[in-house]
Amino acid sequence: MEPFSPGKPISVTHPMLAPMKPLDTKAKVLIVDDHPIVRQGLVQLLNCEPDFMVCAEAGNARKAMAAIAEAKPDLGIVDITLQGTNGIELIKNIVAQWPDFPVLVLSMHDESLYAERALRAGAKGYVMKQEAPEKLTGALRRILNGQIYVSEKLADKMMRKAIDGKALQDTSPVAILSDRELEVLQLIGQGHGTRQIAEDLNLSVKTIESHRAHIKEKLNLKTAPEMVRFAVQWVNQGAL
Amino acid sequence: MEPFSPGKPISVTHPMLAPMKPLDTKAKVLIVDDHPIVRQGLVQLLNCEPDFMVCAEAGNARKAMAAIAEAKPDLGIVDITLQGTNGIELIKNIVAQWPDFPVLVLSMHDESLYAERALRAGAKGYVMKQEAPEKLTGALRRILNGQIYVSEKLADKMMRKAIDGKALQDTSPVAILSDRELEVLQLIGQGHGTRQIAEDLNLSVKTIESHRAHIKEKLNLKTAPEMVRFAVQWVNQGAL
DNA sequence: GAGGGCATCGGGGAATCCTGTATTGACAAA
DNA sequence: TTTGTCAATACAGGATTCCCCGATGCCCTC
Repeated sequence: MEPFSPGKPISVTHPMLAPMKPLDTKAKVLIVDDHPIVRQGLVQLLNCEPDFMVCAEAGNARKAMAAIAEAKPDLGIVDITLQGTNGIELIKNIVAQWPDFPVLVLSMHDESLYAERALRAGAKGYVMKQEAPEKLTGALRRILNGQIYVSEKLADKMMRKAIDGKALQDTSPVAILSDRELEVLQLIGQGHGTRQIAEDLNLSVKTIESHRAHIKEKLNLKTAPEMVRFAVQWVNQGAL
Repeated sequence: MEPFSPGKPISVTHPMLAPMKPLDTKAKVLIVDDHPIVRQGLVQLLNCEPDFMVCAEAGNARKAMAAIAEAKPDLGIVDITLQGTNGIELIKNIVAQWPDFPVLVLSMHDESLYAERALRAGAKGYVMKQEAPEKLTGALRRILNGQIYVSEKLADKMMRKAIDGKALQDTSPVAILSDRELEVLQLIGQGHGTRQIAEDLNLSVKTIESHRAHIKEKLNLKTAPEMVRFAVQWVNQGAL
C-alpha cells in the first residue's frame, strides 16, 4: 500500500541514532532464508540482542506465508534468492496480505541490483550480507520504528535520482527489465527451457514466450540463442 | 514445523558420537567468508559444539593466509566466492604452503559446479549452505580425521566415474567429443543458433542437429537449453 | 572385410521461436 | 474522474528448431 516513493525525502541513515526500544517486550522476528546454516547464524545473532527474539524460520516462500499467519511475527528478514518462489514475489505476496508487515531484505547480492526492486515490491529495507552484523540490527530497529533503511550510498543515489527526475547512467541494461522478466531471465540462465519455466512459475507457456520476446527487445538481442548466452553469463556473474 | 526450535537440538552433546578426537582439546577452526553475518553464525554454531572452537576469522584470502600462520588452526572452512582472490585459488595457496592443512569448502553453489574443482585444488570436503548444520559439523569431524567428505550423491557419482569410466585422467567430458562436435559446441557457446551454425560451416541444418544430438548424449545433458548453458560456460572459462 | 566411429543428410511429429494482437489491472498524469 | 501508459498474462499462426528415427559414405583398426 505504501511502496517507496522517491518524491518524499527519506532521512539518510545514521547508525548512531538507533531509536530507544521498550525492553520489556522483545520484537518477534521471522527469518526466511533457504540456507539452514545462515538461518542458524541469524537466530543466534538476534537472540543475543536484548530487544529481538526469533519466533519462526522458513526455508521457502510457502512456509514463510504460513509462518506469518501462525507465529504472528512483528517483522521479517527475507533473502532475495529462494528456491521456488522468488524473494521479490514473496514480498509482494506478504504485502498484499499484510500491508503493514515490515520486511527487511538480507541479500548477498549488491544493493544496486535488487534494492530498488525490493523497495518497490514493499520491503522496508535492504541490507547486504557483506555488511557488519550491527548494520542488520540497526536496520531492524529502524524499520520496526516505521522508517526505511538503505545504505547511505544507495539513499544518496535514490534521492539524487528523485531530484534529477530521471537520468543517472543505467549501470546495467538489465535494470529496465520488469521483475517478472528478470525472474524469467534468471531461469533461462540456469538452463531452463520455456516449458520448464512455465511450470516453475505456474504460468502459460505463451506467457513465458511473451516475456522472452520482451527481454530480447529490451536488451537489444537479435536471436534466442544470443539471449540464452546473455542470461547464462548474467547468472554466472557473482558465481566466480 | 515447530516455530521456536527449528532444527534438531544440536547444542546438546552426543555422547556416542565417534570419539575420534579427545574432548579435552577442542579443534581450532578458521572461518573464511566475506559475509560477516554468515561468519557470526558459524562462530555461534561451532562454539556450541563440544569439540570445536573458532580461533580466527577472515573476510578475504590475504587475511586467511595470515590467520593460519598466526592462530595455527587445526582446520579451515572457506567459502568459494570471496571478493578479490577466488576461494579455489586460496585453497591452492594454502595447500602449497601447508600441505596437510585440511580445508572444508562451504558454498551456496551447487556441488556439481565446484566440488570437483575444489577437491582437485586440495580441499578435503565440500558442503553446501543448503544443507543442515549437522552435515557441516559431521563433515568437519570427518576431515579432521584425515578423511574426505562429499555428499553421498557426489561420492557415488565420482566412484562410478572412477570405476567404469576411464575418467581418472580424463577429467573433462569435452575430451570425448569429436573435432566437428567441439567446433559446434564452441559456436553454440558463442550464442549462435542451429541455422547460423549451418551457414558458418556451410553444412545442412540437419547435420548440425545431428551434431547437437551427439553432443547432448556424450555430455549427459538432458535438454537443449542445458546444453546451451554448458556451452556458454565452457567457452567463457576455457578448459574446465 | 567386418565392424566401429565419424560426418553428412533426410522424415516426421512435437516443441519452440517469432511476430503480432488482446485483455486485465495498477498507476500516474491530465 | 478520466485518460494514457505499461506490466503481466494469454492466444494465433507461421517459421524454425528439437528430437526421435534411419541412411549413406568414409576412414581406421583389428
